[in-house]
Amino acid sequence: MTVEEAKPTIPEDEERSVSPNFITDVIDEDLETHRHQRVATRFPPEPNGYLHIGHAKAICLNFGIAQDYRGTTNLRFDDTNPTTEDMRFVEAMKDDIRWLGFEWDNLFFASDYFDELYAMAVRLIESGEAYVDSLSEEEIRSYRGTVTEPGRESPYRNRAVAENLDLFERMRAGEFPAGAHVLRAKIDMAARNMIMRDPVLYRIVHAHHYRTGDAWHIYPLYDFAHPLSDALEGITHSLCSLEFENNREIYDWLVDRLFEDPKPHQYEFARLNLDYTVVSKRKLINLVRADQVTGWDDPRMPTLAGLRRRGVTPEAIRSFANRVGVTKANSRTDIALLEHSIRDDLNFKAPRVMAVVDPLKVVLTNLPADAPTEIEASYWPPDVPREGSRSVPFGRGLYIEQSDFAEDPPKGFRRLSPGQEVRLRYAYVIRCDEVLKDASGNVTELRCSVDPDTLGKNPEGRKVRGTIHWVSAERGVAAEFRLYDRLFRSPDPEAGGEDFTTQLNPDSLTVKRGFVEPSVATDPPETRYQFERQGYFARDSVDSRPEAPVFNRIVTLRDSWAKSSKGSAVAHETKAEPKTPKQETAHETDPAAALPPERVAVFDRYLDELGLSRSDAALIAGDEELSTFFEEALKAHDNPQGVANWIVNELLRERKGKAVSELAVEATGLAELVTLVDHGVISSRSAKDVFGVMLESGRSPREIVKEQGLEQLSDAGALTEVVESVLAAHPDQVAAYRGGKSGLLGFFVGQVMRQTQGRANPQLVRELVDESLKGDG
RNA sequence: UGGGCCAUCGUCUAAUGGUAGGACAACCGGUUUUGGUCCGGUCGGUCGGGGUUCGAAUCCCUGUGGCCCAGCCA
Repeated sequence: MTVEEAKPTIPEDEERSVSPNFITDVIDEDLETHRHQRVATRFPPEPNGYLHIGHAKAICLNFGIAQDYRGTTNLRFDDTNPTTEDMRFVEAMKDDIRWLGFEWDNLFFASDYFDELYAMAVRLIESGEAYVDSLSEEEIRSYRGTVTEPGRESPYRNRAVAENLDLFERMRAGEFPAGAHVLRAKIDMAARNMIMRDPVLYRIVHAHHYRTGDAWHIYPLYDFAHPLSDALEGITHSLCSLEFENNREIYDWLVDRLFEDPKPHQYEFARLNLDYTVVSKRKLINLVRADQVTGWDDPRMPTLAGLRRRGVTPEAIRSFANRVGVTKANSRTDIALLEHSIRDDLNFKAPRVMAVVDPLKVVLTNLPADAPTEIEASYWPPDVPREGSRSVPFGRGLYIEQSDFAEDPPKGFRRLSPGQEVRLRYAYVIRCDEVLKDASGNVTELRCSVDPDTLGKNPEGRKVRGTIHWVSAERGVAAEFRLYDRLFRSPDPEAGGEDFTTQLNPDSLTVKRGFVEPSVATDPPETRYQFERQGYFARDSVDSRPEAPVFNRIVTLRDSWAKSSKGSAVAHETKAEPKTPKQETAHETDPAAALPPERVAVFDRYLDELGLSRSDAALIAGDEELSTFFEEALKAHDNPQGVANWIVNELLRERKGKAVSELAVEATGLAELVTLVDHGVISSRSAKDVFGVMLESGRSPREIVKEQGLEQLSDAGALTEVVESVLAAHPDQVAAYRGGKSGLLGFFVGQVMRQTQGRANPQLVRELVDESLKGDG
């Protein structure tokens, strides 16, 4: 039997488990260009807490991508800080990841690499790119400067290599107290990116490490250990959250110095934020420590352990993770999306059974002697294609939900009220004849009569408005129901600074005692149900007892009645505040205002003599390089604004962070290109393509045009043919256009441009399309 | 304040210079022995100002707003 070799394939969209996003786009390109031959990701948690729903997004992304591309994913515990980390979190995290449905290809710890990491640090010292600094922590801080001022170099920065080597080795051996020395990269104390101001690579920590014991007295920092661990493992795409964007520079700096191609690259995406909750390990730790919740697995917690105990399925979480998408924009996801994912999954998984959470006694006064004492009821509604049923005990005494009776029903109430009829699910239609009350006027019992002819069929001549659920009073099983609501009452609990606990929702847990039908009494923990008309519930894995079952409400059912009647226990009181009106202050700042004095004359000349627009004149005049290029080009083609347009709009884009001289395009080349456009030799569309080729090859535009046959097509006869064929190929769009969807004009022009490889004269095409569409309408 | 990143329906997200689309939410209706599900429909958006282009959400300039960076945390 041959094992199929795992080879990277770019998956079709419909076979992806991770919907396409900017990262998979990068991967596709890396595979296509053979920058990488395979895909390797990793999930690198620090074992200092529990995994939460935010991690789930990262897990689904990393593992999902590996799955989709037949790649690999490593689980790597980032155990570089022995003072905050704990082995018990390692096991919990492994459990949670497996529960979520993923299995790693390799299990690693950053500490596995301590020897190699140390060796690499030594190499850096030897090459003069790292040094031992003996400044104190405070001194290092003050030497670093601020975001606006450059830092100062440490007096220890130019220690001899041999001395650095010696000191570093003795740091490792434990000869120095914590804080006496650190190892730093020698980069640039004036770097605008603060992280590059000689970042600390190693610090002395005299702590027992749960894996390496007392072998080490120095530990690498994240910025050092993480990129190098990635490289060591052959990771291709290292995905992390946005706050590490600034760290990418040190990531590349290290990998470039210590590794050969193919090197790993870091890509950052926005972490998940969820309405009405906190997704930050530190804040979750606070809740646990302050006993605001019962533990990491409190069903109200957004931890995977909490979600799991609550009864949420891993499939629902994966589906949710996929729905939220992967982008670089900070966002806050509506909790309704999570709830939808949960319901969507459970609708097909959770058998329907009956439970009464808030019981109200009902006595059926005229139950016929031949009425069934057991009713066979399907676990599934007709629209769920699954089989199975159970027997539900039925009799004279029942419990119904208090909220299903109203002595004085509001408009639109489709439940029980005095004199009114309602159907008992799977059983008879009943009428409320009498309402019994206690001394203080509370309803204690209902006396109802059944219509004996309504078992399994509808009454004749009248419509019964509603159906309610029930449990046998004699044979129902007493149970506890834990109804959860959002943990915080504010959509963004972290917004108000540190005291996010003041935003805790006091009603996040409501405990109710009621009854369930006996069929569920002995089910195992974590069994999920839909308690009809109420929501999805799961048997609690910790507190439930066979004789005293406990059920956690996973999520309510959608309830359009509660919404319209505002009868909901869950008050959606904090609807998004009205948006602060956008400032429409568009104060015109003069583009010439910031010009250095010595450039003002140039600006004036561009403005007055060459007739450039103010902003273009200022832009080019203010940049000597651009200015030189501009004037050079002008010598070859005397169309100042035309050349300026190309410089400002196209050249500037390509220059980004580079010097103009690094670009393959020369001033004369650009001038020639503009000439071609001005003389109508090529379309402006083709000109951009030509410009692209120039950028890559530095060749003359005329040559490129000739070689690729890009001369503009301006022959109306020939173009009309193309136009007609395009219109004929898109009858629906033609109809829509005639129906008033004028935006389609661009679509037609675009199609013609495509068919002519961009050579058609677009103005002419536009006219022809317009004419043609008008003509035979 | 220097640097980095970001900005599309209420929310999340597509559109890679050529029809602004989907999902969630909301609203209306149909089906229904769950006020569930399902089905149909409605509502609703390119942050402001300039520019380039036949054509701009997309490219350029500028303004505004948000997030990240001054740990020997990650």
